[in-house]
Amino acid sequence: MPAPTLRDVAEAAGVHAATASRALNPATRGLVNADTARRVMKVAEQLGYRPNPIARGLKTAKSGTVGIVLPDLTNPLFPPIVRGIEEVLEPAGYSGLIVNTDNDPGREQWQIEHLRSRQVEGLIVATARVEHPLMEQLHREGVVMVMVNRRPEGVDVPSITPDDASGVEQAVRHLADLGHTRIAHVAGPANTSTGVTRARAFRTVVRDLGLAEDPDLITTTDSWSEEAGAEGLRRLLDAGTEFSAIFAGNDLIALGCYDVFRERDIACPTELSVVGFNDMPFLDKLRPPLTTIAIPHLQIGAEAGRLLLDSIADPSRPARSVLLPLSLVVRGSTAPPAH
Amino acid sequence: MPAPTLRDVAEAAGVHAATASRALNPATRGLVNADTARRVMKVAEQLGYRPNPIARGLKTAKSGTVGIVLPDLTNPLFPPIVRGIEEVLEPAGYSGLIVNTDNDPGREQWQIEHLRSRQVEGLIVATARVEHPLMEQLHREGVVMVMVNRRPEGVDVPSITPDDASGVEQAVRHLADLGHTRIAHVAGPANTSTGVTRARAFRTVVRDLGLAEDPDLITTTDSWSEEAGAEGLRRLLDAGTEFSAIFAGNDLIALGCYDVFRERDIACPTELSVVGFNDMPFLDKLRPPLTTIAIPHLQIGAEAGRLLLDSIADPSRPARSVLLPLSLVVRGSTAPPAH
DNA sequence: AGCGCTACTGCAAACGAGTGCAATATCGGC
DNA sequence: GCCGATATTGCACTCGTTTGCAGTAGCGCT
Repeated sequence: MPAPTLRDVAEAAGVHAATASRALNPATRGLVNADTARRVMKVAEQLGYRPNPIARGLKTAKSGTVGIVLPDLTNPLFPPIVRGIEEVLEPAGYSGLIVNTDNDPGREQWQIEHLRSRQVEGLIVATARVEHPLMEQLHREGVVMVMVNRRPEGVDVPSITPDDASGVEQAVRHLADLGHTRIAHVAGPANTSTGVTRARAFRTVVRDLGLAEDPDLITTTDSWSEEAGAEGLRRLLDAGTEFSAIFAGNDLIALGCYDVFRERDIACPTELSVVGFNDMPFLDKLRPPLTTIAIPHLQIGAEAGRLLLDSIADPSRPARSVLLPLSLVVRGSTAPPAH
Repeated sequence: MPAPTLRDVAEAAGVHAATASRALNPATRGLVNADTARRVMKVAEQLGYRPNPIARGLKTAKSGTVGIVLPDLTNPLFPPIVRGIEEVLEPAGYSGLIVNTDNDPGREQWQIEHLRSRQVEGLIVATARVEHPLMEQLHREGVVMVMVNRRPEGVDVPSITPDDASGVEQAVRHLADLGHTRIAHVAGPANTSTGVTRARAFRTVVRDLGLAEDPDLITTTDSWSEEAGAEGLRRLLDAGTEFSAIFAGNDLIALGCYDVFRERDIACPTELSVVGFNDMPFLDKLRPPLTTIAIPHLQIGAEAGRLLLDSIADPSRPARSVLLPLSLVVRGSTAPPAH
């Protein structure tokens, strides 16, 4: 038997569909007689009536879905964020549609168009590229959205970002406290906002702490990957610059450094200390366990969800931006310098 | 300006909405004059017309969405499967709605109900519990679905499962080839289908290879987690049974063993070898890198997507089940026994 | 010229729910 | 016992698209 419709309920309760509709909707329930409302609700319950969100969406122009735009779900960074998002979306009756862009602008545009044609009511965008003409355009077109992990410059869009600067400071200060003075930085890609933010923060912290400001101590990768990280460290090593510690742009890059350690028989942390960024899962299982900066993924997601819900409820609300604190997790990959 | 509707296109092209509809739908395009069709399509293009899937879904009773039911997206096992699924769903115009059950039957039921009320056309279910009264019921109600990672017993539902038995065989044989004769098994929960399948397979392989068949060599955990794995190994160790190698129910459990190694100062692989199952990401970064059984996650997902699409197209099609081959990945956690 | 046929196109009714407006009942007050 | 106000409820239309049916035009044929 097909799912019962509003009419079925109405008929079974001996009322008109319109009345049933009003009785079932808490917002309009006051318009119908309390007894009738109760009766309708009971019948609906008995029949197992579930309003058809498609039909409802057609009339109300609300789909009850939001789009979640990620570079790649496979990156362990994102699943916890997604769960955080859904934790707040679900009680509000919203569902998230997840799409992966693979950091390809064409694919991103296509996916977002696809989401829009699916009538999503809002977008949570977690892609990290710095240029965002598409975002600006969407914003102008009145698409409500919130950005995660990136503070939009110029555009008046709510965002929720980890406080990268403070994270970088904690990492570098930890190294400095251990006695390191020449600290290298294997930075993430220059076309990602986190990449440049962290590199910039690194430079200012190094200056503030009075450490070595050698530009040769910084190298930039072209992707957030292990291979790229390994190459970065190799470049640094091959250039002959001296340093006793590495601040990696993220954990993946730090893992790339681990590969080079093995490759060149470098002892970590005795010869070279390294600290990562993100606190991916299972970092504590490495040898040595990686010291890193922990990001409150779940809260990021939850906060993003809340911001989006707010924006949907009142699109004209001024953009609020949240900066989430990070924390240093000291494990085994950092130690005082050798000599 | 609001998104252009079919009527807008029709009007601009000087035809009736019905004609425009037919012209835009490849399946019915043959019914309209080729010139008219071309004209309509051009106008649609110019106006940037996007059919509203909500309205379409209302009429056709097809939502273009399928539900993906997972225990927990955060488990690194699942994202690649999801990507595999979407790889085949996307070109077919379908989107996936992902929900997490956290292995809680109540939550699972609630989530599935939610998905159904959202009019999903099918379900891909990747939860691993053995009892499945809910699945049976859904199947009876005509919900089309495919199961991943679990072969439904009794129920006539398509499924796609990794060939656990062959994986277990490869793992144990590898250990036996190295010279181990007393191999322990830290098995996954008895209420999960993979847990019991692998334990059963372990027992038969042990017998087939003529290894020690001591029931004390097998312990069962109550969840697929590191803590549970650690507890399992501790139980084994504390019981005083002798063994030189461990076959872990999955990688997480193997990681739990690593924790115990550190805790009790056991050298791996010299004192104790261990092999995992699943080939989670970053296992090669561990010390020692974990020997494990690799699962073709992406293919699993893709195959599941295909099966579901097939079932949607023809619900009466007999259930097909696919068994995907696994492969052994030898890394550093296995070696010949000490003495 | 008239017939039937095909090829096209328009009409209108759905799909399931929401909602402004009108209609009906109910009640209090005099 | 009548008037107006108020509380309920029903009617009918709408959202954007699809689709069975009917209508129209044009064509070939005799």
